[in-house]
Amino acid sequence: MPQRGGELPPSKRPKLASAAAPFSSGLRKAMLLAPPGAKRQPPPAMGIESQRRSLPIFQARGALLGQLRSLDCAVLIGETGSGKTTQIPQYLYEGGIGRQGIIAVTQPRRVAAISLATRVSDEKKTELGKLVGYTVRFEDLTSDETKIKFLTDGMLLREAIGDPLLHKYSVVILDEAHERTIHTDVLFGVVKAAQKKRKDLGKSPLKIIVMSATMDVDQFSQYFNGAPVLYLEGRQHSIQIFYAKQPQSDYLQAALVTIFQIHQEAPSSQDILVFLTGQEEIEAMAKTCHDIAKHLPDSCPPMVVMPLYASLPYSQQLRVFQAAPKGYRKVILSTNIAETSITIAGIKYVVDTGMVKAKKYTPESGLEVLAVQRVSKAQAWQRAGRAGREDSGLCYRLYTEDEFEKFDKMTVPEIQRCNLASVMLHLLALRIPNVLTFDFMSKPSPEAIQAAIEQLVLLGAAERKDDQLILTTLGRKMAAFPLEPKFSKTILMSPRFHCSEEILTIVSLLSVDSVLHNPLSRRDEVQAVRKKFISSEGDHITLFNIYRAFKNISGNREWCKENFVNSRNMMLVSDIRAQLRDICLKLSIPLESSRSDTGNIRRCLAHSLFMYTAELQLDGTYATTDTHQPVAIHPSSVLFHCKPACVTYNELLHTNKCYMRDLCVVDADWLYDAAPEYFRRKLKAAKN
DNA sequence: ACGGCAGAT
Repeated sequence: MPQRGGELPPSKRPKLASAAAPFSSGLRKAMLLAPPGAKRQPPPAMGIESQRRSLPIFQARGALLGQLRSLDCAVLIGETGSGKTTQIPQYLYEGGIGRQGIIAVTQPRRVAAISLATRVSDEKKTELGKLVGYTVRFEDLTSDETKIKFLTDGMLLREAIGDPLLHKYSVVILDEAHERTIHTDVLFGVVKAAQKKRKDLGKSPLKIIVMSATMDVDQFSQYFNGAPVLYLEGRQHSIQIFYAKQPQSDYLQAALVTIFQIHQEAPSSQDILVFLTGQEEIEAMAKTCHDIAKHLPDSCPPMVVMPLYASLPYSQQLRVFQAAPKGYRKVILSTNIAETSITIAGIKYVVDTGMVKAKKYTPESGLEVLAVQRVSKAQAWQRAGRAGREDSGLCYRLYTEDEFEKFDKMTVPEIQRCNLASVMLHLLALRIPNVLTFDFMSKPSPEAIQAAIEQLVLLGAAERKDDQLILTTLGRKMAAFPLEPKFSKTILMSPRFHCSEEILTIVSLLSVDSVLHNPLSRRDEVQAVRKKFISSEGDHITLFNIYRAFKNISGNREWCKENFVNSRNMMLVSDIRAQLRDICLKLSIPLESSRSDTGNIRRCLAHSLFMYTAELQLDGTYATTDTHQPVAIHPSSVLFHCKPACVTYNELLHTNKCYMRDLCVVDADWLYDAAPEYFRRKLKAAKN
């Protein structure tokens, strides 16, 4: 264990001088699970079959099969490295369980679904896409022979819209259930209902296996009618936990001090992973680390600092997997992407700030807010676990043990933190008898459900009839698109304005993060280059101009670089557009171009997005048309310096003000034409 | 005069 208390010479530590080292003395310790005699991963030279046999789970194969054969539902708890995800589907198949159908294994992430399918097809010595395959968006590598199918949870949900009883599947394995993604949470209810209905109708049974890494298994078991919980041994190594001695007022400063304390004391071959909250914070911290590292005494090893966040180009993300040059220490500054999505070998130290940036939703205002907040205990344990992948590790928590005790036990599931319009539309499309009483494992608030339904009724996707909520013909079509309801509505409106080709492009552009790249340091350049695309009609038309220019040079990456366009996202836009176009063709939606008539495009947007509009007030500010909430034009909009009388916006971003993002200039008359009843009602409400 | 974690159909 490294010595504590050794500090930089005072002259060399200007940025650290005032900081109290969080770990100077009085360390508190705790231990994570440490299975006795845990073994290292077998060397890769070992044959594939002996590798399978050397996994801890292999010892339990017979017992597991015996149990799973007789159970309708089971909850399987296994630490990482137990081999449950690759082995259980094979055991079932080899044991002749569920052979009448397909064994589905869902994953929250595309890359996981693809790499697991590849691994399992290798183990079965079959070609990928034959016995073992995968289905993710834009890619389907399955065939009539496929019996073990890995797919994203979102993909199985989409399949369920076409076949709510999931007839082709005999077993559904919901993996990584502890992550509680919005899709997994909806799937819980969908598979549970499908299982019951198949039983009631005397159809072939559906077996449900929930796989999770968490220790909090009671709610899974309870939800699935008291399903038995089976435990599997894992290969997690021991991790020592250190808590801060006293509360830290500045977690960034505390992180900095801790990084350099470890750096001075530990052998340079031991890497450090630091959990921070966002891109800007990470970039700033990386710069500070560089600056300090330059002034360290010669006795200190040199340092390579690597930022890691999702919007970082892949080439730079990949750097974190490379070993640092000999004698250098690798310090990775990461968002929660390293909590689940990216696993880095060789991490000895984890520094946990205890903070995370996460979405919150307030149904009253319909606002989603992204805020820095405390992690949950479960999340803190997940972070600590990143230090014990190959060997024992150490985790420094920049908060006290008392503070930790006050953290929430579990992270609030995503389904309780976001707008539910899409989810409710899906449930209606799944022919759920009463969406208001849908059997969620963790129920969203009644307010959130009501707000979502309100939105669907406004869009014309659903209707209230004798206390019942019914999906309209329009709603059924909307559910066919992998989009937010307001965007699918816009597409379905576009034939009326003869601009479906343009709307397809615009909707695709709006449904990715951002195709524009705005490096702070090159602001003037960005502005100069972007000038040629700017439309006085707003951001939608501007984005459309950029896409057209991109297509004219047939997706040239050099062009993207010159024009500060994110080529990764631009390619995604292109794929999404092709997919949406296919769906339009299947629904016999006429595809027309409005040519140079942008007025029609804006009319179409106004008619479908009339509830996302704002008007200029006499005092020069803006207020939303429906609730008269004060809002402002976001400075990133091309309309920032303009004062159009009436605009539609894509979303409200709540930071220090309430900003409208992605604006389009519209005519107020269009809005009243689009929804006279709606605005009459709003006007009345405003007068009272 | 602002600035956005992660993931997916």
